[in-house]
Amino acid sequence: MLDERAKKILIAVVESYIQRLDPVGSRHIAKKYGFDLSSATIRNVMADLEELGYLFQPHTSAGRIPTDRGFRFYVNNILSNEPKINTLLIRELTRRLEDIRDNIELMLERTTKSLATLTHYVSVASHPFEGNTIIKKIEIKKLSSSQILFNFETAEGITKRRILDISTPLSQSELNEAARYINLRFFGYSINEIRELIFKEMTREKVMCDALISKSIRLCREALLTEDMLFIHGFSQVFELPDFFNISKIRELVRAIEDKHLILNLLDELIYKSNGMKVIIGNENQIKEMQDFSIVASTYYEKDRPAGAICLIGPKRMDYAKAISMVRSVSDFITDVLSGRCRHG
Amino acid sequence: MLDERAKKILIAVVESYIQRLDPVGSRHIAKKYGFDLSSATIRNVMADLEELGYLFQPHTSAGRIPTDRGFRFYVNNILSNEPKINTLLIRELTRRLEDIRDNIELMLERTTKSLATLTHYVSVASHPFEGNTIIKKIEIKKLSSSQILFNFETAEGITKRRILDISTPLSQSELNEAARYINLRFFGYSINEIRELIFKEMTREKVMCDALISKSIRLCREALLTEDMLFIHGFSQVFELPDFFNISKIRELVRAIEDKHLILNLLDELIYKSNGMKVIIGNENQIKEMQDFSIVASTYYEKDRPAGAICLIGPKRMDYAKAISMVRSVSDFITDVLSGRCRHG
DNA sequence: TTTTAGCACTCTCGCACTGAGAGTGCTAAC
DNA sequence: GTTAGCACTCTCAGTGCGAGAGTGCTAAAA
Repeated sequence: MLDERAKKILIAVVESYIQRLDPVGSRHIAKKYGFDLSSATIRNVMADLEELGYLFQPHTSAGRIPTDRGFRFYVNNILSNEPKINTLLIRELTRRLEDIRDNIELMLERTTKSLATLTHYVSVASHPFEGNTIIKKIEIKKLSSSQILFNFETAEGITKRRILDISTPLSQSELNEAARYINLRFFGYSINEIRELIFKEMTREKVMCDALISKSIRLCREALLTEDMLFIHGFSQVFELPDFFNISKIRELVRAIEDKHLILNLLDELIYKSNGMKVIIGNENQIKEMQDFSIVASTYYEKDRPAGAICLIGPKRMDYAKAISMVRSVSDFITDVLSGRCRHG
Repeated sequence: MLDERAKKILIAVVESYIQRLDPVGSRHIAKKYGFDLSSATIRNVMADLEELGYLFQPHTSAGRIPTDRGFRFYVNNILSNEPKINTLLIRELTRRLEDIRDNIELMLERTTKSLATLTHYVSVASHPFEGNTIIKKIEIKKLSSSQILFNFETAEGITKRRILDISTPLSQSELNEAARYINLRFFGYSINEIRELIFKEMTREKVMCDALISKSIRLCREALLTEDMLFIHGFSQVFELPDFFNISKIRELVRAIEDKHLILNLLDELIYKSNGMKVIIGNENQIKEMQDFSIVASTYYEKDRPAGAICLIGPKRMDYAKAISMVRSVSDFITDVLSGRCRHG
């Protein structure tokens, strides 16, 4: 589809754009990357790339900017290469985390903080909480038209309460129905198992025939999500990025992240859907508020069980190579620690 | 100092400015507030008020804007009046919190969220954690040049660990010294008591003669601070305020808040220094990043012991009357709940 | 056939200029 | 002490212009 030369030029354009954050012109590519071609030739190729939807011009006399498709091509190219493990970073992290190997909370707290500091992007990690707790009984009570109360009784006799805000009102009898279904379906499973069951159920019944069952499952999922631990760092740093001289984009990001459910959902899906690295570029994101951003995410594991996810959220024009290598390194590292393996940085 | 008329006009100007966020001119005051005076007279009074430092002009042909001093006058005026308890808010809160009276964490979480939603300012609450835990032994270990580990051993034999980031390196022997001093000084006290002792110690020895003792106390305080619970809401809403078309101010606020220690310190001081309401306007704030903002804060109590603080952070031009009434209502309410009193909204 | 040089064209961006509008300070009259 | 009137000042939005950057196209060169 694209010949070798076009590929090279496309990648050069994306790289250039990532570095300089200005529309990049043919002359610049010719000068900086050479390729033994004149700017005119490169101009022609770039025109072709524009026709194919990889680049676009903000206006006639400006250089070109990669489209989401252009970024996607670039990222796929990176991903297909051998991962460059960032040994320096790993060594630094090892040092920082050495003393708290048994404290996953602190580890994630510090890891996200470090990631944010090192990259200047927003760093988020989720860690499903108390996954092995076995649920004995669930009760649901209506508190008001917009709020319901979940009571989880665990095998050890401890009761956990969660309040959910709901948008469409449900009657107490509906809630009783839902509770009955949930108890029947999930009795005796651990929270982790329930999570997975819910996920399977939700993908299986894409056309949910029974509205109540569908609703029950969704409610339960929400309630379990709020049990997660969530670590967020680097908010203030995003402001420093030249991409966001314009405030409105940041505002949307802040709103999306402050509504923790959105992020939790996103990472949750990641944990059970994809394995390993995932990059979500701009419009590929379901969440409207985040379509001006890109996400580089990775699941980390405990033995073979997916245990949580860690990600970087930055501008579409983020330094993907660096972000991918970092997130990968960090999540591999956490996987190793959780699985009791050692690592020699 | 100010005659009755000048006071009235000053208050009118501040109120006007709070509502419209534009420099307010003499004509506007004359029209809207009357006072049976012409704009020329008001102009003269405003010129006087400017000389006295209550108002200032951004430029010759603009109206006037209150200075911090002007705001302070206005706020003192509000504070000295009978508090208007916001019964509607209280009733709403009572409803929302009815089912979780025994869960302070959830209560504060929801309270801050509600406050943020209702006011569009950033809402923060702190709640010192496990204040009655009695400390048996403290150990301090050096982890690296920038990090040390605190081990608190409680009377029940539980060990709590805290890692602190420090700026100036300390040797292990210095840390041992510090630990020895802390153990000697605070043995057998509860965390709350230690907090108070530390606070007294810090104010007493303003000229800290012994650098090591001073350092020890500060370290210990830091470590205890990180035990606090902190609730923050309403970040994204601040963006909506017309005050902040200019991004840089928000950036500073976000940075200040993301550095949780700053906020915790601020609220901590509040808990032990002032009792009841406190309003901090612009430059009155020690924290540089927050000098473009105002804070309306209140301590809440459990019986007679200060238990935590709750505050609203907004632009200097915030609606103080509303903010004060809300924060006061909310903190009174929480005090009542914590103290086991009932309230009939 | 592919690449290159040259050139006219287009569009943005920063800058200076301008007039309307708002608010002031001052003076003289009430 | 208060008010009306007026000249003055400053901001702000809109306009026009020239420099600069990058393009697309054409014709010549490889």
